[in-house]
Amino acid sequence: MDKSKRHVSLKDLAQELGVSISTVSRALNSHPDISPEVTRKIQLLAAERNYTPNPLAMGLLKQATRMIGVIVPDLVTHFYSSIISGIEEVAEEKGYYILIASSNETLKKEIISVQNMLNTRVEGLIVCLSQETNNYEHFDRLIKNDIPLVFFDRVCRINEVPSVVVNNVDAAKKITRHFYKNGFRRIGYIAGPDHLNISQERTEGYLSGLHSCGIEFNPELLVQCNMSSKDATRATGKLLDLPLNPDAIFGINDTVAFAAMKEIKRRGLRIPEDIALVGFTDEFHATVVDPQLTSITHPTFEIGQEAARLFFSQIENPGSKPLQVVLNTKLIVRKSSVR
Amino acid sequence: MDKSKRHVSLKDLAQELGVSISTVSRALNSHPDISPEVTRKIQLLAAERNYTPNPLAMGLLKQATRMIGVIVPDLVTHFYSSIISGIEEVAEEKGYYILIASSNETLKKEIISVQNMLNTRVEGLIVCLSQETNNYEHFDRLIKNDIPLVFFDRVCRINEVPSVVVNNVDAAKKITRHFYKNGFRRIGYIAGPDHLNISQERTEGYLSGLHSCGIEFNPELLVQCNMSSKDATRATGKLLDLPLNPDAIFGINDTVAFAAMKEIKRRGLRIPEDIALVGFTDEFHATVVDPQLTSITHPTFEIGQEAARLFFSQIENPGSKPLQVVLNTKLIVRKSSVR
DNA sequence: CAAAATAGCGCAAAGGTTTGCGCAAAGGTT
DNA sequence: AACCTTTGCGCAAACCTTTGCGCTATTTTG
Repeated sequence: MDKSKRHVSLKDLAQELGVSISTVSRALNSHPDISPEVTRKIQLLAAERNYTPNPLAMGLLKQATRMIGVIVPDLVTHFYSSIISGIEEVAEEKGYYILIASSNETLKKEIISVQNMLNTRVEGLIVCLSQETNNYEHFDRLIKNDIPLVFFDRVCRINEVPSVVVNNVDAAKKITRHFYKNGFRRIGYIAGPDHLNISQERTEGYLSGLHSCGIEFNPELLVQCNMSSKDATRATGKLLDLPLNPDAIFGINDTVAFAAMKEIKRRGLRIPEDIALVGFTDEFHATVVDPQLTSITHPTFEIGQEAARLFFSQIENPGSKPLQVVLNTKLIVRKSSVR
Repeated sequence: MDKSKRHVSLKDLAQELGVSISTVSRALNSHPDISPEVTRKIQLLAAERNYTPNPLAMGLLKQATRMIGVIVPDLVTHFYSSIISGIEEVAEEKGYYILIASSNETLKKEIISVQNMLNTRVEGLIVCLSQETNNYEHFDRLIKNDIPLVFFDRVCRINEVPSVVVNNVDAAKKITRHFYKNGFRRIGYIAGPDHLNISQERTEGYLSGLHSCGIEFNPELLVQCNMSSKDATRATGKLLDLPLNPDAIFGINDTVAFAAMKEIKRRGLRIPEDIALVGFTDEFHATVVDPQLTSITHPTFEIGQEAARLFFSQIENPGSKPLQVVLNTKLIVRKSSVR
């Protein structure tokens, strides 16, 4: 079949009926200028021929592609795919499509993706920063040009860009206090890189939690990692190798928590008998591991929904003040942290 | 900033330099008709102004959007998101973008998504059928119009549409024989709906495996479910409720295997001591559960890559015979099935 | 009954790009 | 000197849609 004839155009309909293109266009939009009989005839034929407007032509005309670019650190963890689901749900309601790219946790690919997305003429971007991202210039061009932008989870430029985050400080504090209440005193924490807001905030919550329990902060018990599985394993090892090793560990996110769990088990230690463990994860994973993991659950689907809503509020009221939506997390206590 | 001026066009460059649009276009494509000085001047300005061709205009002209529609049953399982990653990798190399939609395992949404994608003028579709899909008419229009189409995992119309699958029969047979070799005799199987190729093939492998071990098939030990977590839990219960309940269970996929694991544990039975369990999963999940799950691992990333390659081979040689790529799976023995 | 209003439709531009063709000026050939 | 070939660039069409404006009949108005 002829490639150019896969889709019928207004022109095709117009020729078949011997009217002009504009008449067909108006008829399909029920414009009052067109007589009822002509309108009916045209609409009938359009339905029969399965006509749908060409979005490329519309995009050119309206300068609007109805596409949102979404950039996530990776596609394969439940955390991000669930958030994407949330974004998609809201986008679909509005008749928008989403274009997805993965930065693979690298700054380089993030920059390229931003550029690619702009070249594709997305109307705006919803982004979670890569773990490497400590420089935000590639977003400044968007900000300057008023191209809608929303950050979620790992954010920056929060005075200029709407964002959705969770109450990290409070959550980390809750974890620390939970450990304390269950009798744990040497509480280790596996943090992420300093330039990420989530890492900073959770560290802050950890320290504040210790303080409120009257525990003095021991720097040996705070180790950093780049949040990869491998480096998290190393960091866990570092904690376990301490002469006075922790009796509880709290990992900054899913990947870290699972890596820690594996490493603890590998060394023949039992959870929670020898070491308690708490993660910062979303619902699904925590219940599938053994022992089930006490964790701060992220409302991932909702994060996606909120991000999309912030996006559309920018489209609808350009120039409004950047909002920051803070969602609540919950500490769900399971076996891994209770003796 | 003026919305229409977010991107510079050939026209803008042409006006600024006092030449025609066609000259600018040719210069940027290094057409020999344009003198070296003019070409240089134009290319310099284009670079400075950050010019990139408008894909909408190109799409209109070339009738090619460089977009692939991908429809998966869901977005949030590792299986599909990992496959999508594979598709994306290959697509990116070719300068294509992917548009993702989820059928949420329903036929209705699958039909809508196909229609939406076509309306968006994707160049073709890569699809995994929903678990409900037992009617394939919505794909016939694509086939008739030679719109590139590829199925993966759950496939249909295999004589007309290229597809990538795994060696399901063989894999299921291996599982059955593995159970036998480890001393299990009452081998249960939780199957999926009959209309899905993967379910049929794995059932065939199961039966063939039993036969080759000299075990007589006991229909009570084969239960069906719709592959949802909930229904898989029910199906597991049905097996466990049998007067002579199985000493080993094999679940048709990730979701089913994990649901079975949870239900077995919930009833206070031990894996593998009381019941052995084997799943059909991809790598990641199997190692995170406890006990680690013996399973057939899917080369998910590779499935995505192959699907994308089949897609592009259709774009490049339209009308060629539909190929079926069969990828190999491996039985990875872990604790859940060895006493 | 002439003038004005209205109904019903088409022309053309706009949005951005590529490309066949035309056209002018410059150079080259007899 | 008269012609032909190049060189170097512009015009306009095509892809598809919407929409302001203009046009022609018909109908209404005074």
